[in-house]
Amino acid sequence: MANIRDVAQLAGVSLGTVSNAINRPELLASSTLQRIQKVIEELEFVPNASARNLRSRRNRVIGLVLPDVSNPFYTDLAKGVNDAAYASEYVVILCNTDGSAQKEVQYLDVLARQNVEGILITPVSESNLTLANVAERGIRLALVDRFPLGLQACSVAVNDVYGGSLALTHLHDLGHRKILVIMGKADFPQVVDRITGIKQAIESIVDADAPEFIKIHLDSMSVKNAYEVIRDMNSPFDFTGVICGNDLIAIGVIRALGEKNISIPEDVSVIGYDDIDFATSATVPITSISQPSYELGFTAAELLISEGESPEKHVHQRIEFQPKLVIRSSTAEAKSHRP
Amino acid sequence: MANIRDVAQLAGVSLGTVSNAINRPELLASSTLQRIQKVIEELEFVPNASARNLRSRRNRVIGLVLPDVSNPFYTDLAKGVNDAAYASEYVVILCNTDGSAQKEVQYLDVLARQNVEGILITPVSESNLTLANVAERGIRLALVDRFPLGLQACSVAVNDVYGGSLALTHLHDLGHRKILVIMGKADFPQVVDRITGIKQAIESIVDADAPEFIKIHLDSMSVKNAYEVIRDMNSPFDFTGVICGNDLIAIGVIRALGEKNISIPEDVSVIGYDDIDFATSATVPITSISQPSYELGFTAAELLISEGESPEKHVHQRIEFQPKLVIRSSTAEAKSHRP
DNA sequence: ATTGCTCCTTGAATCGTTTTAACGAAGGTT
DNA sequence: AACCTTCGTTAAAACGATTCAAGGAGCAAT
Repeated sequence: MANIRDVAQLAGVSLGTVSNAINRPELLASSTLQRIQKVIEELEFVPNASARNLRSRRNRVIGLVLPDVSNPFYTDLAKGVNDAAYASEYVVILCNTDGSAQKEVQYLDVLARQNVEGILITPVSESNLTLANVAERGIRLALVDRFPLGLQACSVAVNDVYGGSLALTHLHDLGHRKILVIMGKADFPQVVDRITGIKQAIESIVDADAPEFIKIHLDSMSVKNAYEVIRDMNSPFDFTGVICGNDLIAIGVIRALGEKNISIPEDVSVIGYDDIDFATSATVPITSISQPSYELGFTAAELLISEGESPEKHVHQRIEFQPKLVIRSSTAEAKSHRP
Repeated sequence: MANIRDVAQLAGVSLGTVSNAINRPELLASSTLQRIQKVIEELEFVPNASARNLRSRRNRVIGLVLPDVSNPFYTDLAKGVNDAAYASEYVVILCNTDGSAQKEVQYLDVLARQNVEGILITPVSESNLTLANVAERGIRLALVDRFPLGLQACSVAVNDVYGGSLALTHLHDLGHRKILVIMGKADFPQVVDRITGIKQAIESIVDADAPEFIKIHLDSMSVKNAYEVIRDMNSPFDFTGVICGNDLIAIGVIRALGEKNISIPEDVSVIGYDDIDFATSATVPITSISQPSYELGFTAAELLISEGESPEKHVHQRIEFQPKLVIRSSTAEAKSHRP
């Protein structure tokens, strides 16, 4: 493998000049530049990333830490990140924490060891200790799908409080008064916000008939977990509406209810969250709260990268997207409301 | 940030000894080792990956190049890779080619520039030129879901020929004689194999009533693409069975047929491929050919990593998994066969 | 007392870049 | 003719680790 020294020799210039040809071509006389470029091509010279990084402290690598890549919402988000990174010739190291705080800490350490330039993360809990630690090591941070609490960092998120209220309002409008809320872990930031939104929406209903709701917190926001929990419920199912933490949960719920011969949306309305592609093609097409997952990732990556390109004039931003209600077939008017 | 020199000074040993403490602790007197470890802890010393890699030519990074991370099959595969990597303290750079050969080439170059130790790839075409190029640069390769043709590399794949024949045989057993095969690009290796399998199965049917089939090749193996193509078909739909290149296509096909008031499986049987999680919860639960996606990724990553750990005693392996038919509700006996 | 072994430890070279101060040549001003 | 500037290029010093030949200490055998 050729190195920069070989190129210099063959082009009859010094080693520093070759480096300039690569990194600041505007400094060179165009004749010299051309000559060097020709040699580079000829030798198929590829600069050694480690050497470069060692000296310049930039390696064009960013880390992406997510709770669950199996969830299409995060897959799409990751795709957004990848595309933004690719456009700026960055590369992404993907880390999947499975929603475990411990794995998150470990991955952050691994990324720090790899000297990544920045980390994009959807943290699993509200605690910022490890994140602060990472920032101290001089690694840039950007939060995705979550706002920073007392942390110097950019963030791109969706208004989950509003999303929660959208879901509840929709069900309430349809006449549902007894609602089951089935979410992920109680300390998961998105979960906290969505429940807040649900509560706020309930409070804002001046009617005497404000709905009541019961919460279930799952360990993992997966189809399987949701399915099992609903299947194993031994009390009679007397809710008419279900608000799910995401579409995977909705799929699990729908399946379990189906097995109990409860039909959707005739007997029970189910509303999901995220509006993943599969929501359209599920057993019952799922009404869902849509989030711009791809844009979320893309924007966050852009922010993080631009911070690196010109740290001096960078100001941390906080970008908020608004979720939207997408109505499909899994929700309908409550029986009590029908003629 | 502390460096190895600081540690050496504080521990009162030479710099080389600290390096040994980290990389070959068995060489040190245990008293020295302990002393150094204490200092490392105290200083929160983290070895600089670039410096380390520059000298030792190992950076514990591998690349994973896939055609479509939105497809749960590849997501699961990626998860397998990640988990195997994580276990060996490796890190994965994920690259999504969108099935484009051009993007594949570009990503391979990016990975080479990053000095990754090895690359796991599901190549988009049969051509090995770029791969051979990569191998020449001294980067280890392992093929996933594809066997190497004249390439020195490990490979882990599923017998797609058998998978294709499984699908056809199932439909034939159910009495289907007019079959639509709807796949991805014609030069996509998996597509080639599956069609071969279908043809072989047909040939092996001695019956006079061997089924006939027509092929469609989609540009992208996505729900959307499949849906649009079927929707826009202007000839009458006179097939009784459909074999799809993957479950996403099956979902698209089912949706489009639904809109044409063709019911599944009463009028038409549809069989998917991959057996992704969502196959169970689709509008009609999809009969599919199951592949061990997670294991595929996990095994391939293990092979690639083990090759790096001991290159001298490594022999390239070729591991083959067998697909399985999973019967759900999207296939049934052909009308002509029913009483 | 010398030699030979073993076991740890050291010092210096090295990996392949980037960076920066300094330098020479060419051209323009006084 | 002497002096500035500007432009392009160079030489050498980092960056922070790994690696390896060589050195030293301690001990046993001659």
